[in-house]
Amino acid sequence: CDIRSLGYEEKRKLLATIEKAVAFVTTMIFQDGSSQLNSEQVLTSSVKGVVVLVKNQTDYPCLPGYSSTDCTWDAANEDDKLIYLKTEWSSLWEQEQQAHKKFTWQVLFQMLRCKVPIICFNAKDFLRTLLQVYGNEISWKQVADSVVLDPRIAAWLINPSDTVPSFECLIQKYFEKPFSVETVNTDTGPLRNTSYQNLGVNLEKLYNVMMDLAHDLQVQGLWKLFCTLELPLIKILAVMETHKIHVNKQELKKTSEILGLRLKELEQEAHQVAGERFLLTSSHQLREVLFEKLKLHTLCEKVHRTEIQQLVSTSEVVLNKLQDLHPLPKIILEYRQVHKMKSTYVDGLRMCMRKGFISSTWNQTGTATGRLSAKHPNIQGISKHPIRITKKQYIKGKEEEIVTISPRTLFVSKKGYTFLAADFSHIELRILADLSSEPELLKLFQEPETTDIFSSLASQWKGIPSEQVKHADREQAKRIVYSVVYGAGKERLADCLGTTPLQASQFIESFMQKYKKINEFTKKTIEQCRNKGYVVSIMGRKRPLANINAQDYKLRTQAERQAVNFVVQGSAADLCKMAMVEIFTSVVVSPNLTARLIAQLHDELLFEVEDSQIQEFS
DNA sequence: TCCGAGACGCTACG
DNA sequence: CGTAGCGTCT
Repeated sequence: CDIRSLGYEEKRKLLATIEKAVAFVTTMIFQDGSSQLNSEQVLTSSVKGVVVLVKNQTDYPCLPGYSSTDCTWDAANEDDKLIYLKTEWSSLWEQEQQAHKKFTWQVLFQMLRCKVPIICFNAKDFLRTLLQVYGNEISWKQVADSVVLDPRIAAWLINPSDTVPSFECLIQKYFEKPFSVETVNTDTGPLRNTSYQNLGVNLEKLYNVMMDLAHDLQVQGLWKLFCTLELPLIKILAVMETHKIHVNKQELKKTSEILGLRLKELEQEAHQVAGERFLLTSSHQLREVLFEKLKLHTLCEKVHRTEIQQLVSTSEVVLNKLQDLHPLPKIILEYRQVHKMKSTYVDGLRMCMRKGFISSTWNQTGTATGRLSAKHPNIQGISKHPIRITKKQYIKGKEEEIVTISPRTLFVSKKGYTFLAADFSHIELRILADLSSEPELLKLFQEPETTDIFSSLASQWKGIPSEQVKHADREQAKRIVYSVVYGAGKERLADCLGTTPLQASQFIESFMQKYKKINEFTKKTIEQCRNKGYVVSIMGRKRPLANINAQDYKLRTQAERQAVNFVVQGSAADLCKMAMVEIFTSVVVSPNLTARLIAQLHDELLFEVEDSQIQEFS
């Protein structure tokens, strides 16, 4: 039914039906007639309304031998209601439309409140839109109360490596096995004018896919992870996406100009010392200058090569080695640093801004390890380290001044609010210690005098007193540890450390000698993966690795590194998400706390907290 | 001759 | 290891 045609009594009945519903299956309808169930929705078209399939408790008893999912399937079209809720109005002057608008959000609000599962493909977008459309009528805490199910996330949990690009693909993958549906979508072109009838069929499919996936999740032991971690996260991300972070626009413009000037200077210097003009941003042209004209690589042993074409690399590690041979590498290194700063963190950020604010888009199913990812802007990738620029000023008195540019300070909290960050301390290393039960590593974490884990580790490993540990030792220990976590080989570690592969392999050797259990853990993990075909994290998250038994050495060893990395990184992701859900929930249930979660940087949560609540919140 | 898509390289983050 | 994003070059 279309709620616009309902009378008072019918509206009352509809609300009563919603009260009794066992599930809602829903999708947004866009201005161009497409829905969330159409392939690859381009979010350019604005939202027109919402279609909801209301699943009711059926009177038909389940036939013996039938599973409950089959039963609801059978009863499908009998009692269920399909309702259309228009959320956008062409003109608001009519009294009647106001009434409809009010009733629409009454229906939606009741759906959210009654704790009956709302099934939606891309549920996060649905919730975010509700928050945006009814921002004045409902608070984010109310949305946080709802229960949403998203089959895309279920599919991702079952296999996080293959991304499900659209609803159609999901149907093809998971639905067309038990019963092939007669209403196969044979439309060749993009059939935009989807009738409600067609939508009803698709929502029915959506419901059945979700039931199917729920069953699979239970069989695979992923149900708890799905319900307690991933589903609550949908709401959290939806709320996060509706929060706007203020960016200092004037500062952004100013720094863009400063960086632009510095790039011009560096470009001139580079052309000067190279003896020719070339495009500094082109690694291809740089390669010609450095290695074909100046032949710098011949003066240097074992230079890194590019992955695909096996050409001499112009990457940071190589340029660092060439520094003493010619002035050009150093100039390029600074140019790259400044260029990255300008293009990504200054100009890139400006592109993401809307009226002085940004809000990232969060992807819950974008990684194979269970981590989140963010885009437009990628707030997880904003540089930590400031860079210093000597700005040449031709004003009276001083001729130049040094300005420091740190991208993170470009984000500013609202007036009367403060950014508050809470982060895990070395979570991946702790997980490695726990999973390997390595006694020496565990001891390090338990000792109260350990203030700096990598210094202590360097001291313990090399057997030198902690006061004598130099900064270089600490850095080395840190890099070796994470190389083990990431499963890097000696060449990779050598690049990372700036040493020879021989020395790197000796480091790995002596590290493995001291912490034997870590090596055992790695071997055990790979072995387990070979037997089962997948690896498992602390919370039971899975990653199938088809190549673990491959003939090809490169593919197999890659899968082995992925296996070890998944267990550590995936487990860390589990714990970080748990923290996220717990802290968010405690803010929601608190009657007075207003702290907003702004971003998750993997092991760090960033909040915006009212100044007066900082104590209580922390 | 212009333009978009895809391959590739490099570098931030964790 | 695995994300995003900027940039050439074909």
